Order: sequence, then C-alpha cells, then structure tokens
Amino acid sequence: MISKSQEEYLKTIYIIQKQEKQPRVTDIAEKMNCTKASVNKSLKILTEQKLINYEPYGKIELTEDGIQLAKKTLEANDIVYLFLKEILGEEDGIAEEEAKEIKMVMRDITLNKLAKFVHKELGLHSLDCGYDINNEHCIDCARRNVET
Amino acid sequence: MISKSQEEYLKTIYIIQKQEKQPRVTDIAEKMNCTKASVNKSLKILTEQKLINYEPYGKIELTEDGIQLAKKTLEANDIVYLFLKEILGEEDGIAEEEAKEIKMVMRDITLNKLAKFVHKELGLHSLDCGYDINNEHCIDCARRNVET
DNA sequence: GTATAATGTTAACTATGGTTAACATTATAC
DNA sequence: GTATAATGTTAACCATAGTTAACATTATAC
Repeated sequence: MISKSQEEYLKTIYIIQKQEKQPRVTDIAEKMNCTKASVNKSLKILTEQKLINYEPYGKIELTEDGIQLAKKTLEANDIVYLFLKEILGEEDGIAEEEAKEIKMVMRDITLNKLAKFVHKELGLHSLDCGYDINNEHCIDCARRNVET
Repeated sequence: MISKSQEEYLKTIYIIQKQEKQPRVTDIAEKMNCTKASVNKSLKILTEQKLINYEPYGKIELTEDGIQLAKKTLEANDIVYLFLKEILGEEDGIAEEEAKEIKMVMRDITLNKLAKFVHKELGLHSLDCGYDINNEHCIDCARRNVET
C-alpha cells in the first residue's frame, strides 16, 4: 500500500503527463509546493510500488497501475472540490487546497456517496455525463468543471 | 499553535470530563485507541500549551482555553458527523471515525459553511436551537443528534 | 500494613514526510 | 566544445506521532 501523500505526488505526475508534458522533478516540486528533494524521495517510493517507471536522471513514466490510481485520486479530488465550491460556496483557492486534504482521509465508500450527492444536487445527472450510479463511478462529469 | 492530533486528545479529555468523570490516562488511551505512552506525551504538550493543568500522577484539568478549544473541536466534529450520517447516509461507525479526520483538515471558514448547509438541509433551523447564523456558531443544535 | 494489581511514566525506538546544503548530471548558450 | 545555468540526487537532519518495554507510583484487597 501507498500513503495518501504519495498518491498526491502520483496525481500531480498524472496531471502533468496528461498535458502532454514530460513530468520533471522541478515541475512536480513546484505544483506540490515542496522541494526537489522531497519529489526525489517520492519517485523512489512510487517506483518501488511499480506505479511509475523511473531511474535517476531518466524519464518519469506512469505504469498502468499508476494511471489507474492517479485517475481515482483525481476523481476523488474533483468530487470534493465540486462539493466545496459549488455546494458550500467556498472560494476557489481554498476549495482546491482543502479538497486535496479532505479526500485524503475519506474512504472510498463515502467518496461514492458524496459523488452521488454532488451529482444530484448539481443536477449533473440529467446530462449525458457518463456517470453510472450503479457502477459508483464518475470521471468525465466531475472533470467538466475542474481544470486542475 | 497545537496540532490537529493534539486537539483530538483535548476533545477526548473534554468529553470524559463532561460526563462528570475524572479523566485518566487509561480512559483517554482507550477512547483514542492508542497507548498510555502516547497519552502521556500528549498531556505534556497540552500542559505546555496551557490547555490543561497537569503534573505527573496528578489530576487532568482543562483550562479555560482548553475548554474553548475542545468545544470548538467537538462542534466541528458534530457538524461533519451529521453531514456524513444524515445527509450522505453513511454508516454510523464510519461516519464517526471519518468525521474526526475530515474536520481535522477543514478550515474554520469551510466548517462554518458546512454548518449552515447542514442546518438548512436538515431543517434544524426552524427549531429553537440557538444557532446564530450571523455569529457562525452552533453547539447545542448539532449536539442534539450526537452523543459522542 | 503489606502484597498485588492497576495505573502512569520514561527512554529508546519506528515510520512518514518534510527540510537544507553539498554535490552530480544534463542542457544551453555562444 | 566548453563554461554556465538548470536540473536532479544524496546525506544528514528535523518534527510529529506513534510504538514497546522497563520502571515508578498509587490504589486495593485482605
């Protein structure tokens, strides 16, 4: 198992990579608001856990497992963000920051309940959003409103 | 400043004390699900921060500051608990456990927004609950449904 | 009032997650 | 192609929060 903190690094790598950029230590450190040394440590852990492929001075590449976990993390993030911003009316910056931390401590089961709730509240459900309420899954829909 | 973890110890002491019991290391450890050694460490920190009065083998007593902070912590706890349980429909045990962790990472401003939301959703507001929406404050009302 | 049990304390250790500062490697600028 | 800048790595360190295990103190049972 991997810690919530490491999941956050993974998520960041995933986001950078999705923007067609080669993720670099410096970029990750900047996004994560930490030092390059911390990123380096994380890269070792993520490599050990086979979530990324990496060797010193080499390219950072997500494995299939890494992509899956990153997606799940990002999805959780978005759901909490939407709740804070759109439902509670929290300020953008705070919502973003807090969503990270809140989703970290939430169990999957609760995140799913929150996802359902957010969908219902925001009426996203009437849209053709690809959200399958039985499958307890939702990526695209949450993504619509969030550009991380 | 005190860490969120220490706040949790403080809250536990407060709860025990409110039940007219003399809080003891053993009880706290049991409630917190940790060792007596950890409690002991915490007592030192809380004493340093003047949130409790305590000396080795002595009585654990909350200071006025300690009571205020404990109340605030408990209140935050209750709000999140109510949201998880009554609004999301989360299971009792999970809601209790998760409320602890979630409220730990939430800013006061967001907790207040959540408090308002929970009140509105649950219709508690029509009750004579002592909740002052302008004062951003609510103890009794949340307490009604929670016996921690 | 003394033996025993319960309770509380302490020291030494673990793990996570971060830091700084020195160093190594790679990229770039000319 | 070499000097310099940017980037990446490592070692030694810090803090928090917990642990175990040995020990000290207090309470209780008789």
